Amino acid sequence: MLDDRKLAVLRAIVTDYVRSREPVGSRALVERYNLDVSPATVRNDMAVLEEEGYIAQPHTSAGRIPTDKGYRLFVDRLATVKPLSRAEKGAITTFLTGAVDIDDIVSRTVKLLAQVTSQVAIMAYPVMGGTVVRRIDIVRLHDARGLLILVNSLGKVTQRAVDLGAATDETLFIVRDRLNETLSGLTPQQAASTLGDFAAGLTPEMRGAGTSLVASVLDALATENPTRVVVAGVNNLAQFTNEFDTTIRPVLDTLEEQVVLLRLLGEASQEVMVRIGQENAHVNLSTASVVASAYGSEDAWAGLGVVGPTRMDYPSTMASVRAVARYVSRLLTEG
Amino acid sequence: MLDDRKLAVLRAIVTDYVRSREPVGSRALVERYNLDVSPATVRNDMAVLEEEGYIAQPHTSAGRIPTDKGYRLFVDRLATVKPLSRAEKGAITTFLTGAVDIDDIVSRTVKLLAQVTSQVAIMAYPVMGGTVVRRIDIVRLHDARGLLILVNSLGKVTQRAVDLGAATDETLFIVRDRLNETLSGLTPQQAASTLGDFAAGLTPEMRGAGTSLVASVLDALATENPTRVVVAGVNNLAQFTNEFDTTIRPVLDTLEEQVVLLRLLGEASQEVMVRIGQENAHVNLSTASVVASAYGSEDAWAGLGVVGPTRMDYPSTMASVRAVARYVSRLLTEG
DNA sequence: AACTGGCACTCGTACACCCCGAGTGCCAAG
DNA sequence: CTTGGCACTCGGGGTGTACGAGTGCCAGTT
Repeated sequence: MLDDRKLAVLRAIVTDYVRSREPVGSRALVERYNLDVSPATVRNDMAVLEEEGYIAQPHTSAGRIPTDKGYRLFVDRLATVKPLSRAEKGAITTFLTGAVDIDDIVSRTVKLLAQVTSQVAIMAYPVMGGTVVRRIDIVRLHDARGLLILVNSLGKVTQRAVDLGAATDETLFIVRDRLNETLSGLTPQQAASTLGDFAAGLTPEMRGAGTSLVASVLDALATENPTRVVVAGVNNLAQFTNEFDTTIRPVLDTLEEQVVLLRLLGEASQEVMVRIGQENAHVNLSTASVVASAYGSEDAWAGLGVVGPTRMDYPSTMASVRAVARYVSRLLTEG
Repeated sequence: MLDDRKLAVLRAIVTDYVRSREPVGSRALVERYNLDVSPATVRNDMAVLEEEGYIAQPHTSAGRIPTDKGYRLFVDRLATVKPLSRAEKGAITTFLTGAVDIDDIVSRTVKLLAQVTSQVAIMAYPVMGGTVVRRIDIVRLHDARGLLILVNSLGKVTQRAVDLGAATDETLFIVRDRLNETLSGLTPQQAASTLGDFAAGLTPEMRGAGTSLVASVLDALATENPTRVVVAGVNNLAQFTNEFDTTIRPVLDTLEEQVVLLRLLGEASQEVMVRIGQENAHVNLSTASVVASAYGSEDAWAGLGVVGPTRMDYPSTMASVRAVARYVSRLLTEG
């Protein structure tokens, strides 16, 4: 039912509406996108497109705007991916080189993404998979206050405050070495189960410090993967001041909810995912679109993406998200 | 020139305007705040207050609203600090207990502050003062990829990826022990200057790995104090949808600028600081107020606070900021 | 000297009204 | 199937008016 010209009309409507934010009529359409037919013909096509649910009229005697379904069709079949300019690629590279640790990588990336897309960017910290314990260290900070440090094979450091009680430095060294011998090379799960009878193998005088340390190690192993989400570019929402109540407010609310964002990013597969308007599970995002992608390697991965109005420039946004995700992945695998 | 009744009028105007967001006239004033005089008298007082610059009229024949100067006088002399309710204190305690590390403390605190004040909360990571190096560890992650870990006396862990080159495990142990002997107990500055000729004291075969590790240690020492600012509660700005362009947009822009926020919080002394409207150095905040306080101990301190419209409930906000700052300080000193 | 009631005056807001133009649907002709 | 013509619809913008809240001033009272 949708011949080539109708598709071309839909593409033109989407393109124009994204640019101008205003309902687009038949005359403007034939003028701006050389369609080589008359407005009347376009009107007939539009009537069909509307009947099929791809476009809608805000009110009688106004132009048409795309529906969620219309955007979906556009993204699936009509959009040509817009490759990034050399300048944009350069910006990505220079912005991300020089990051020193994972915190730095994440905060730089999310800012970068917000900047190149002029939208709100979100990014989850990578979760580790297939890691093993590499090192455990115990540091005395001040009297009985100590710090337990756990390093895994991907270089993730987890720390935990511990009460050292009356343990001597010597005791601590021994316990530490014993812990390293026992746990080094084990997965977190293996390590946790092995620790069950660790304290039993200690001499009585070490038993006290030992059990408290084991408890901390277990705790550290359990929370090795904090799943945090970072947000940037909220000020970019300021463009949409007129749609405040319908779009911005719910989105703002949602951005404060780590859990929702996490689930959102969790859905992103390797390829770029696009969720348009009501396709989003969360009601607050029913007037927004999410473009997201997974990033990272087998060992450490998560999702990143942008949130914006359904009326967004999908080709550009998708290209940016994909490019950034790929670059970060490279950065992470190279270390 | 300002007798007690004029001050009472000003207090009433501020209180009423904060509550209703609408210019307040003489009649409403005498009705709602039993001033025991007639509207006409209040009008005369208002004329004086206006002449002195404490209140202003949006336009002729409208009620009065407080000026920045009026809020200032209110905060300095008229506001009675509103003690927190038992419920609020309870919320603070339960919200913050159970925090495991500094990241956790900061993210919980800033969310809490945003929640109790219903405004935007900002908080800087504590900067360390008077710390000394406690431990340096080197962990081999994968082939030549390694991780350098630096622990200071406050339990702050700094990590840095290092290339271990062809160094053997034995070499690494020796270099590590040597580094610990040399640097343990030194301040970052002392440590940095001591490292100058560290490599010279190594045997030739250790020289290679040694110099690259020293570089990383220096780098880690230099960035031991990353000064990051965390923001929460941006969605609370949604209340002020009508003042979007004048208030929200510039504030949103500013919230993205870590440097500005840092400077802002840096001005906070031990006592609660209030910056009203144009008192703020930054233009974007000229329609906003900042209530901030320092927190922490001598060893580790920084600032936290909230950003809101000049028309805010200063007594409550100040009480909340102070309470949260105190509680976090306790949390930090107790470890 | 300070307070009060009265009164004329000022504006901003809300509402009704109207006109214009962009855009549509439909129809008959090509 | 496409096209030009035409009647119709409806939102936006501009104007005019009534209303009400609030003010400043002044003369009278305490």
